[in-house]
Amino acid sequence: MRPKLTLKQIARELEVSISTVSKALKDSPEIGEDTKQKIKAFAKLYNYKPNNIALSLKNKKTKTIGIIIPEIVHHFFTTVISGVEQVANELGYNVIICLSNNSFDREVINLEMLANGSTDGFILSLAKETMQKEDYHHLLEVISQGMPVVLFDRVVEEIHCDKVIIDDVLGAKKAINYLVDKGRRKIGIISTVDYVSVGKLRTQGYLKALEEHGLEIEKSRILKIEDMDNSQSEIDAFLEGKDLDAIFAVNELFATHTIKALHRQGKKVPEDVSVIGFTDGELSKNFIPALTTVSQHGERMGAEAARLLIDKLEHKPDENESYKTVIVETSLIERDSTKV
Amino acid sequence: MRPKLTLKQIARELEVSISTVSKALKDSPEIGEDTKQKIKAFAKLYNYKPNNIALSLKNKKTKTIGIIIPEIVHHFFTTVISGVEQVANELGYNVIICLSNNSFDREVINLEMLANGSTDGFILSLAKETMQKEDYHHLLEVISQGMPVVLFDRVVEEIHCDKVIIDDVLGAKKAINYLVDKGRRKIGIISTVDYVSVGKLRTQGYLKALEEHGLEIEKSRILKIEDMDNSQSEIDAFLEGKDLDAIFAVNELFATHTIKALHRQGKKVPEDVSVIGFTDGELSKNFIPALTTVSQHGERMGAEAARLLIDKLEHKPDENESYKTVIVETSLIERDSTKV
DNA sequence: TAACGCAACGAAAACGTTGGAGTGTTGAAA
DNA sequence: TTTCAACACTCCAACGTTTTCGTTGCGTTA
Repeated sequence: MRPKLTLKQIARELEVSISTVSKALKDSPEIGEDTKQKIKAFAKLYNYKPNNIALSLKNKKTKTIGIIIPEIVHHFFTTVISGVEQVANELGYNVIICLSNNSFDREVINLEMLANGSTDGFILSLAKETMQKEDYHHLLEVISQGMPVVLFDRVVEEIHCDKVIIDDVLGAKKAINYLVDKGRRKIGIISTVDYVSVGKLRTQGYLKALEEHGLEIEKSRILKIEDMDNSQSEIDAFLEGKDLDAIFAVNELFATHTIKALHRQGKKVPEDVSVIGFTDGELSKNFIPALTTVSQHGERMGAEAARLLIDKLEHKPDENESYKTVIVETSLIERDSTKV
Repeated sequence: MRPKLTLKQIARELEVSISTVSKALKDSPEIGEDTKQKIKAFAKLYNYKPNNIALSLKNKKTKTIGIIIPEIVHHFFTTVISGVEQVANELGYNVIICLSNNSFDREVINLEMLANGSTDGFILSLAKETMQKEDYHHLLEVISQGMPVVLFDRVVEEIHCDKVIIDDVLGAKKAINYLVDKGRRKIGIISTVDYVSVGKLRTQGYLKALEEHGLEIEKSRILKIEDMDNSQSEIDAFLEGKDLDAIFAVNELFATHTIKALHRQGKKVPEDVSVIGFTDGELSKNFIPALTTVSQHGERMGAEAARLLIDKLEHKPDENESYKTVIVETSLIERDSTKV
């Protein structure tokens, strides 16, 4: 076992000072040509690589960005990560990923851990519990310390920082408009409780679109699911005996559960009822029928977030206290669950 | 913007030395009670947190483990990460995730980046390209520097380290045994080409199981898919006019494609043909019919890998050069696609 | 009263790196 | 001969911690 080579060891071996080695490797004109060559050759031979930790300490930069997400076993978040990773790597940054598991405490712990020098900035999507508690002191704290933060997907007005979101309202409207175009009129929605911002916004879009088409809004056509673990049975009960010709589900899982419930009740998709989901994952693509869905373009969101963050990191001197909110376009992907 | 508090600043503010502050915060008996209280109160008030980078440099430990995976937009890998994250967090470790995107070069770059002080050890699954090139010098290099490495899923004999794998052969045999138990005899397999080790091993299991049951092996019942992007049409063609009563697919996607193809040919699943997949993802759970599948227990694999790695990290003094290979049991999850 | 013990604290080195400020030796211009 | 620039280095401080080894001052003991 041969431990890592340091400047000091090279210096001792070649009988020069540490600074000489450092400068030689950086091609400084202060160092004579032959000494430079000798040092470089030695360094290459023994595969010298500077120690990142020491550099971080010195430069007060880690060239690492932290990303904290509620859960990783979730297609949307992985696509976001993928996007972040790509541009981060391109720009010479590393990515540390932590999971909050939707827990407020874990979010705080991870944030504090990473904030103590490990990363230069954050990209994060709030944990469900955090949004419920409406306690953002941990984020405000790191922001006040001068750490750039970019929020995505699950954002909140109280936190003053760059944000990357999709236009949930517009996305939902697109879905409803499409359904109306296809001649559907009795449109239901399967959403989440309102403190999950996306559920709230998509429901708003649903309501607005109906309004714009002059369709009446019936409360009985709106389901807000509380307990994610029991979504199937809640949907089953909700749909029982209801006369709808289209359903807009705010996520993939609700969409598939909806279709299963409809099947059980003897209805055909898309013939009797059209179903549209939100988020374009494996499930949507491969389900039978394949789901028409509003795609969030997670990868693009991640890329935007990374660009925003790194931009802040590299231009901090400006001290421009202006925060941007990038809205990534959604697009409707038409598949079998709405084909007439 | 209030920058991070350091020991030095506390010391200056309270007019004591840095060492006194450090010791007070660590509750050293060297420091007088009242001084201690004063310092602690101040530190708490201004929310002092030691700088991780400085600690890493001093202790030569980062309390961070790196994990490099071929792709993140893949359910199996995310479950592994989830498992790693859980035990790592429990044991006070952070996780850095990097993606190789199945590229040899990116794997090397990420590995070198993380090896220069950023992490204490690695958990990784080899990139496809790396396995094709059979070039493992980058890994051998970091191992020779004394960095513990744990390989999972896609492992290779040439690298001497801890490993976590599943018994693919046994997993496949379980699937076939189950089908035979259910009275199926004409069993086909949809696999990948042989250089993908899992495809090869699962095919071996299939063959062995048939043999053990005294069933003849017919080459016409074996499909090895080359082009992942065209798997659906290859499967369609393969199944055309074939008389099978069960099909074992080596992954989720092939399983769903198989079912779709069967539907198109007017066959019912599971009544006419049973279908079993491999890997338990969202797709398997939510497909109609829900897929019977061989679960790889990715989370458990991740947890095992993390435990193995951290064990090596914390007991390095022993210098026990023995490497373990943990085999995580597969289990058959029975769902609708095989129900008689 | 000198020696000693002890409590309470400070100085300094170390981790690996960088970069500005010195230092010594040459050779050439004044 | 003196002066000075250029060259080719080395020294040192700094980043934030921890920890070992002092160094005080004071009260006790012989």
